[in-house]
Amino acid sequence: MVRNLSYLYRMNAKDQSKNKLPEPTKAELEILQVLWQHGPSTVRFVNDELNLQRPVNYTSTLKLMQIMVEKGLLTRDESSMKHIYRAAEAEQKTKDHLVDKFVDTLFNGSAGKLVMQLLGNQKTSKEELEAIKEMIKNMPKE
Amino acid sequence: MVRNLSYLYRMNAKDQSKNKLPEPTKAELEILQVLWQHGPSTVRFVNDELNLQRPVNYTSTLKLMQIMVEKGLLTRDESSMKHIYRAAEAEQKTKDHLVDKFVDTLFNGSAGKLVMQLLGNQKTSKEELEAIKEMIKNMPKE
DNA sequence: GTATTCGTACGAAATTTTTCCTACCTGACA
DNA sequence: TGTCAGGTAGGAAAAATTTCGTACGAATAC
Repeated sequence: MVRNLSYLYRMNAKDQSKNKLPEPTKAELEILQVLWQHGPSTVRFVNDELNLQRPVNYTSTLKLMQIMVEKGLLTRDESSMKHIYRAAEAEQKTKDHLVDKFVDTLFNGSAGKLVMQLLGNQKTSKEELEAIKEMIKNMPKE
Repeated sequence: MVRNLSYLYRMNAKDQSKNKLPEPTKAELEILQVLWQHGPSTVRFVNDELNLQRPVNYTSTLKLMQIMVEKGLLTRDESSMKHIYRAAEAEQKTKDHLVDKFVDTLFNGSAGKLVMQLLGNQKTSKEELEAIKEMIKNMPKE
């Protein structure tokens, strides 16, 4: 069970009523991506990564990551002066949820339609297509 | 070329600089879904549909749809008193873009990874899985 | 005709998300 | 010691998104 409820301060009304982790916002997702890709990191590192894509002030990133801790999206190790942040929930779990919602929203819950779209999408490279086909072929029969 | 630039009023700074249609927000996406599914509709109809999912005030939906017109996401037929709204861009094009961004954000641009996730996702039913496999099997060789 | 219903317009408030300013603490080092 | 680089904390502002109140016009029912 959840013991420390302080994160409720940072959750919106909808999420509070569900008593579960809120969905990450757009900016929060960017941060999660960095943490997923590189593992537990300092604010400095995350901020540097973000700045490869767009200018962000260091304290903005810091603040956001602090908020994410309050919300329960991240945890942090404060034992050293440079706090180390890590994603609280498994990457897989979070992505499951996000993919699920995405499929619901855009494809009425049909994963097949999404795959169809991916297969037809210009941006999906030949190599990707091959990999996908290979993947399916190798799927367990059941 | 775009002639009427009034929609710029409603675009955020980032989109303005790109001079292209902004991405729909969450609430806007809900509206687009209704229009995609049911074709051109009145505000009343869209609002009723939305209320099947959650309570929304009529004028909220109206306002949002008006804003979407300003942004260029919707067009409307004002010839009758009840205005008829329709999605401005093809469903396909919008979804392409959204799927693309989604894959980028969550899967580093790898459509294959997304498919993999879909295949492993509890929420994807056996029927869906079969349909997906079938789809791939029938893909043109080249 | 007049009241009621149903529509649009639009400003403003409320909420959520994002950014940044200022303060202050700590360790390194000249 | 003093200063400077680099860290955290937190309030507040700014920006973006969402919701709603009020006004008012047009159709419809009685």
